[in-house]
Amino acid sequence: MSSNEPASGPTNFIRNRIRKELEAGHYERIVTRFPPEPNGYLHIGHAKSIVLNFSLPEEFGGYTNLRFDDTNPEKEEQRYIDAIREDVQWLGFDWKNECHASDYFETLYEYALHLIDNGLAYVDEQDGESIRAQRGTLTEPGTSSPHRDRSVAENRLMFERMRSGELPDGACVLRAKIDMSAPNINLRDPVIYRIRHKAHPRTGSNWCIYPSYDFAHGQSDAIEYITHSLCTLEFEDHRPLYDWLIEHLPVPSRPHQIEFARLNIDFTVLSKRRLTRLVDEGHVSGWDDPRMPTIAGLRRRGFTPDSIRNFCNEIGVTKSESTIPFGELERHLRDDLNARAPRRMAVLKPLKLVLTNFPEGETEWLEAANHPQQPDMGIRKVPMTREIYIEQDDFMEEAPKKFFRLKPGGEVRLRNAFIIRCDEVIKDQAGNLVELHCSMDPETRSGQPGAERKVKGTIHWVSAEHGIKSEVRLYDRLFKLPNPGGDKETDFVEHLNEESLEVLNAAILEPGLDQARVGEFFQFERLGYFVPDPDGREEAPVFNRAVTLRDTWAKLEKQLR
RNA sequence: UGGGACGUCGCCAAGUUGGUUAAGGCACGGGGUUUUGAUCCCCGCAUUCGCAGGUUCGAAUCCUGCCGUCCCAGCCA
Repeated sequence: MSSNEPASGPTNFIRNRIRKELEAGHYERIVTRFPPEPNGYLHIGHAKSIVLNFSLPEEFGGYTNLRFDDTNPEKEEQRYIDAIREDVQWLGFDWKNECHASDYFETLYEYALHLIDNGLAYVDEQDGESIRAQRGTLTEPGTSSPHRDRSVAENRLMFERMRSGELPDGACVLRAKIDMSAPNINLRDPVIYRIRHKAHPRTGSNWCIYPSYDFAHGQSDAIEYITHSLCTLEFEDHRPLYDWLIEHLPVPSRPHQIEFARLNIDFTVLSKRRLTRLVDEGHVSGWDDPRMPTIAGLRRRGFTPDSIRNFCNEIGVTKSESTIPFGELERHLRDDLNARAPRRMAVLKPLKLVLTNFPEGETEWLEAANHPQQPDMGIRKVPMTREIYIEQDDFMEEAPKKFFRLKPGGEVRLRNAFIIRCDEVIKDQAGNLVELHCSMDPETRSGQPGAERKVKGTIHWVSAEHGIKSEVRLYDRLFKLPNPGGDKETDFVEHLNEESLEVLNAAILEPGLDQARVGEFFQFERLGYFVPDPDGREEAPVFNRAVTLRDTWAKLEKQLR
């Protein structure tokens, strides 16, 4: 990289702000954190946050912590912690420290005591109903709890009893004493500790009281010397509370919260609540179903870390809500794989074709480039035989003028081979297409002088004798609506696209593809990018179509109808 | 009807201490190369910055008013 080029992507308001702060000497280094709650798998929206949080210190100097925001044992599980670690690493990021909000439970408890001692927190034993009623509404101020002004000594005693375990869930809560008439509802004496007799994945049964998000997050930031605490827009209203707590507590540093707009993508859902439902109710096969917008799902589908990171860098970081077309993500995959994926031939929906002037029982091994633009990627040999399969879509008995593939009496080139002419269309008694009889023009073999002869179309093929049977899974958008979660009248699962998965059982692959391992990727020429699925075995390969190639013909065909 | 935020081309998005013709990407349209209708390469694509006024020699950038959208009344995060 040339030295005067900026280290990373496009400018955004957070980057600009940090650059100015650095110029003004406010910081020596930038420390961020990625703070997932381990109550589900990470999705593409988290990827946006991950890329932002990790790239800022990379650019300006500093580091990023991975922090599990584990303050609610009712929803959090170890398996999610493991999955999150794996996904962040897979995206290509290394955190400086792995932290947990639960590491700070003792300190947080002392902070709570500090608030109590300063008359800034009190124990309230009213039930949730009463607390809610007293909170007021958006337009009316709240009213004080009858316990709001009890003594420091009594509050300490009560809070200690909360911790001791003698009180049942919901018996009382600790509240910050701020302002019941604040226009910002978060400031109306928010609950900062609640009783939850529930084992925690990390602290076991050491605690039966747990701090709320608001009481844990900012303080954790301060304890970790986080300089910039980046979060999504819905926390804007929490910032005054975040700041209030930092100002009133003896924390070791002064972090700042900055909010940016969360990512939305059309034809899918990006909230953990909804994704969890898709998994729990069996609408998908799991968190890593290739149709899921989760990191694990995208990975299984065939997305690369680069494609996801490039996508995140290109969509930008702003404060305005936006929805990105799913096709944008796909485009980045195509860009990445176009440059790197070895080319292969595979027939998804086979149609038998007999080369009548090709010697019976013989195999001719033809050279094929692994990548047309990158000779470095080498060549391979593909077997040609008298009987081959071509794609059903590549033959039309009654073809429109613009159809450049095979038709009765027409010519087409077989990729990496020669030009053929369709002489005869064989049908069964019911009139169904059975096979095609074609003759080859041997002079037009690749490498021969006659190879220069041009025909309009080139189609792919696989030797019937050598081809490998495979299952191929094709994926479409998970939902039928651009914004399935935006309809308040209807449950979002009603908008699921029942045709989002298509399984092809009769696909035929070029030999060698049975050796492909999970993690490899290929372009099946003229079709798209495909990856082996973990469900496959060498004797019974399974491939996922990650994304199709751009298909101008399909677009044209649609217009012709 | 309270508070917080946002509104620049079909989708994203630079630009905001006011100063030449409003970046870039995607999409779209046109053309070229091509044994992938892929890739690649050219060209085109906002007299206009939610609307209406105002300040100014000059405004997307400042002021006023209005309109629209999103978030907030969990002992979730």
